[in-house]
Amino acid sequence: MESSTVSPRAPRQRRPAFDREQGVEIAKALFHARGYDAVSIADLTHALEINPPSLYAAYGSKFALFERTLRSYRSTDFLQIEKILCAGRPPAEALTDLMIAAARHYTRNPDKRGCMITEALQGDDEQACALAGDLAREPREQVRNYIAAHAPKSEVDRITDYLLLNLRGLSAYARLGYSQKKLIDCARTAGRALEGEFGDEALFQTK
Amino acid sequence: MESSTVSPRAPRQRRPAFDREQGVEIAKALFHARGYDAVSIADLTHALEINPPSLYAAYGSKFALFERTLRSYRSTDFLQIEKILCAGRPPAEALTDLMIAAARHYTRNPDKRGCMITEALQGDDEQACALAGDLAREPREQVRNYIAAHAPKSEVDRITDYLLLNLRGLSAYARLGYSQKKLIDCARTAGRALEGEFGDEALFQTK
DNA sequence: AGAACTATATAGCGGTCGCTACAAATTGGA
DNA sequence: TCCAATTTGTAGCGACCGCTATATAGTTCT
Repeated sequence: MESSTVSPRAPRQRRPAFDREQGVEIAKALFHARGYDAVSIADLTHALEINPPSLYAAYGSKFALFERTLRSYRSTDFLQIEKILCAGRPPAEALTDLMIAAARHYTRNPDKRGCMITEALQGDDEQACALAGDLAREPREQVRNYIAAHAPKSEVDRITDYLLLNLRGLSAYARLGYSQKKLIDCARTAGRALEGEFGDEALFQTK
Repeated sequence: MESSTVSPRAPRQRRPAFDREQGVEIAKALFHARGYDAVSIADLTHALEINPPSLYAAYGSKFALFERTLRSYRSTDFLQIEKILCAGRPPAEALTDLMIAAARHYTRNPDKRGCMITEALQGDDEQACALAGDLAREPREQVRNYIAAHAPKSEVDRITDYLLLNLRGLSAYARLGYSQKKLIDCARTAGRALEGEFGDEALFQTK
């Protein structure tokens, strides 16, 4: 990469006929809409308007391309949890807002319903599942840590599970075509269960 | 076809080498564990210890066999909603119990995690999805009707959606390997959101 | 026994899967 | 200009998919 000194002979480089990063975006849309298993190499090469060898030269394998798209999704399309779970407001409110934000996010684009990572967790391909599991770890811990900072130790797991389970449900129902309004109503209703869970805040705020 | 009229002549029948209904049970286990898409004809014939022509003679097609298994699941393995949502008890309690029962049900057998119908709703095969959608309609209406009998008309859809969404989440998390205890905790927590939804019961009990 | 019929097993259909060998086409540098 | 490097398109690999034609083995009747 850095050996562009003239002496050891600069490697010939040729402008590719297609933009690799744009290809990732197109593939991301496909994978998001239909899932890893249901998207074939033929689908991808057709969408990217290239032939299979070019795809493999550019990305290595179907899974490698999927990994790129999923990591890209994680870093640019994913819910920004830390911006919603900021300090200085009632935890039940913040967590409810998180679910509402998810409901909004999962229905924003009709072609990109649900959470790409969440859905990939339950596909048929082992590699893809494992990858999704890895990428889900960090946001899950973010939620858990936030809850741990505001709830009694004995209740942290339960509340976290409940919240993540509802996010899973929101993603699934988004994919089934439920309207944004309905999902937001669900999120708000789910938030009701959190009232009373964070009674004595001062006890847990400081770790 | 019908010109074999020697006389009424009873058709020759031969005992099949394998029990068709037992075959449905074995197939049901496979489909439940891995889903419609991930189970191949080879998997089925191997499990049933028969060859493909026998399978097709007995059941017609992969989808037809799946339909048998799913209908069997619906009638014998499905949550008995009407037994849980019986009259004469606080609706919030009954609905919470429904979710708890689902949590138990979805984790009873490690090889049959989650709800087979719910999971089939989100597979890649169109036919299988449509079938699951059909089979999901009746139980969904059961829940909805129960809620409609106890909640203000304007809130029925929201409460129903919330409840079904949590059932979806429970099924998904059951498949991910969450323990029965964790799921029951989630169900109980989800039930908290229902408190206060059914304030003035007398108004809606009689339609 | 022999005829009539059914279930079985072998083998393989056309199609798609993810992926790649290979050679022609295209581009850069000397 | 000519070589070298690299990408492209063609064509097809072996494996698997759902499914079936066909012939054999097996059963039940007359």
